[in-house]
Amino acid sequence: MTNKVICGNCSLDNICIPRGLNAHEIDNISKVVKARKILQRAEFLYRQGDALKGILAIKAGSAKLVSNDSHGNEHILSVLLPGELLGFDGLSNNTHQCSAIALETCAFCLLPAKSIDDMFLRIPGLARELFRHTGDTVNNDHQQRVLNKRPAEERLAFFLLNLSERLEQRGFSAASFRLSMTRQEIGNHLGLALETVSRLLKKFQQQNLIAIQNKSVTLLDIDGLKALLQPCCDP
Amino acid sequence: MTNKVICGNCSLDNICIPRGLNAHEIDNISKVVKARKILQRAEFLYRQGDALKGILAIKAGSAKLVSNDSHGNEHILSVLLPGELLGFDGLSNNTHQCSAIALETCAFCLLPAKSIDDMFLRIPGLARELFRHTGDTVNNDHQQRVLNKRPAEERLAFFLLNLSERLEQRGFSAASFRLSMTRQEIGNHLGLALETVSRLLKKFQQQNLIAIQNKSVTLLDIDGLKALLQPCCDP
DNA sequence: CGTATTATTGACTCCATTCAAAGATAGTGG
DNA sequence: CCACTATCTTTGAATGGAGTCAATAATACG
Repeated sequence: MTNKVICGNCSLDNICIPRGLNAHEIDNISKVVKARKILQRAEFLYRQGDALKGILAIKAGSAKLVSNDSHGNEHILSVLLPGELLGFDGLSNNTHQCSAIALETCAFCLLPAKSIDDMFLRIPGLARELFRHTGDTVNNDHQQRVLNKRPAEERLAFFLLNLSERLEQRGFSAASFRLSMTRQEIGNHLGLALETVSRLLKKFQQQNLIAIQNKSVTLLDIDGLKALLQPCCDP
Repeated sequence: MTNKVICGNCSLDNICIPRGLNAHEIDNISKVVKARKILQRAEFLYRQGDALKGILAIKAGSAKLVSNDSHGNEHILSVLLPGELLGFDGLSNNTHQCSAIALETCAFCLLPAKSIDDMFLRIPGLARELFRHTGDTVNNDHQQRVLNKRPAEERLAFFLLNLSERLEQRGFSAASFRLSMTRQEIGNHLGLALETVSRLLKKFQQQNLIAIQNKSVTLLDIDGLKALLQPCCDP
């Protein structure tokens, strides 16, 4: 269940925890980071209410970070791609405030909570790097909050462009990819009804901005999509 | 402009940075934390684009954390009360992604960015404590995102109750307080039009949930307000 | 005291939701 | 392999919550 990971050998070391650390520090991290078993869609990486497991990193596949509110509704706060970190929701009181759920077959690594404090002492750069990652998380959340005030069309265009960019950074195609989420899940994440998502995807297709069949998307006109984010008139 | 602060003597030491640190550690922190000059309403604690100053703590008064989007619109992401920390938006690339602006006369302390890394080495508990604070920040952002999908009435009721609770934790009255924000700012923060805020405040008053005159609010029926957050029917 | 900002109130509009029903897809077991 | 079922998606029509526009009133400020 827990295999050693050689962080230096993982292709994600410029994105993931090792980002910004030297070879010696990476070596130290590799000693405590654990690769956990592979999960299938809908399986939990951790559950709301669980004791803080530590900081997790997606190795392959994707996951969603979900908060369940008092009405029993689920809210998809973010979508995590390979190299991205999660678990920060458990830092404040050592209990995870969100659940993390695999969107598709998914592998992840764990920097266990217990060892984080020791690591701070042995790896001077680690605390600073983890802070940078929490900063990323905070800024992404802010961006999403700003976006959620914009019209539906803009939200969906941003979602597609943002996914595309992040996939490209990870060596995947920027133009063609497979959505690991249902229309329901996309709508939930963007604060829209699933019908609205469906209608807009069709509209984008009719405008030749994208081609979409089920979960397979191709971005045909990235500039056109970006233009939707700047609905202004100045030349 | 920069006076020494004795954190142990500040009444906020159970909320602010010193939370969870021992006397010796607090003493160490006090050596680098700086108290900055007092600001008036609309003055900046820091600006979007500034180099990371460090982690700031509100000592007195209140501030808003603001992000300016590409349309030139301002988005109030959070309201900071005494003892609360800000500046995390600058951790990811050493540049502040938000601006922090005083909502009223406001004093704050600064844990300078330069010294944070040194402090990690000298104060073992500090890294862990700052992580807890970033965790708080992340969870508050998540809560706000979930809230922003709810109807206007619920958002405003939550806003008032949340302010009330946080003020009480800081030794202020939970029932009566002065809003440091305009209707415009409240609406912006909650994703509502200022007219909607005005109408709902009046409605709450007509329902005897609150009494409001200009910026002075009194929560008359806290349970009644809380009931608005659980718009369900089960007894 | 006069001016600028902020707040209230009403009428109208619209974007996105909800409700509803049909169609497509994928997964399962006989 | 195909039928069967559950899940997901598409599409249409009607509704409504909150926004926008506009005009007045109140408050704060110099």
